[in-house]
Amino acid sequence: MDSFKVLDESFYARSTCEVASDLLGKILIVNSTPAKSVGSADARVTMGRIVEVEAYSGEDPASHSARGLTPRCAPMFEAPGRAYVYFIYGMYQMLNFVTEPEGYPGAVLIRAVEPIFGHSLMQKRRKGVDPQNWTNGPGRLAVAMKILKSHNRQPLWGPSLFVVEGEEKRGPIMKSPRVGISQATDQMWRYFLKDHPFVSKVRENRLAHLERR
DNA sequence: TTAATGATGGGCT
DNA sequence: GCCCATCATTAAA
Repeated sequence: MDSFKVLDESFYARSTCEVASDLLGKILIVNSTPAKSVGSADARVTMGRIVEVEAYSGEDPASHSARGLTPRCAPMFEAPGRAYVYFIYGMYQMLNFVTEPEGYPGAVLIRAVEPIFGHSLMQKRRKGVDPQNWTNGPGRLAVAMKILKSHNRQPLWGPSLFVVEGEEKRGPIMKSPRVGISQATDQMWRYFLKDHPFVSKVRENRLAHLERR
């Protein structure tokens, strides 16, 4: 059986678009177990397979880093392999992974995952919502997996957040313009697994296969 | 089916 | 004061 290898800093210290497409198929693990309950039966862990992401970096006008280093986007300039979590629209947390060598800003927005563990916890957090819609959007997955402001700057090799290699099989990768932005809409920096049921529903006109290296 | 809108608050010019 | 890397709900067709 494959060891579920935890991705280390070197995985993230590359160009943002490369990291973004390579993240598809990887497993995100969120450990929300209260310190008191560690080692007990009251563990609160959710896992999701990453199926949709977007790349933001450097001077890209759609990126928070476009106007330089500010208090909010500072993590984008810091060491790769940490979470960049920010609050938007008055109610949602967005989960990003910091990319690029330290000093150059970059991050990958996690837009959708497929639930693979912790379904009962997700059901509780997404009460009344159809399972198909638990995690098929950045705000939705943040609720289902309980992403909090406190996750900002947390490393992606634990103890709260982990990203590990998934199984070998991974369908074709598609790319399209990014969602919900008004600048640089011609850039195809949204990546997702073709025909995956948990990819967020968006109206697509421009869409293409990713040419893989 | 698709389109429009309100919720709700922090960041930044 | 305006702008959001959104989503659930309501209205329209």
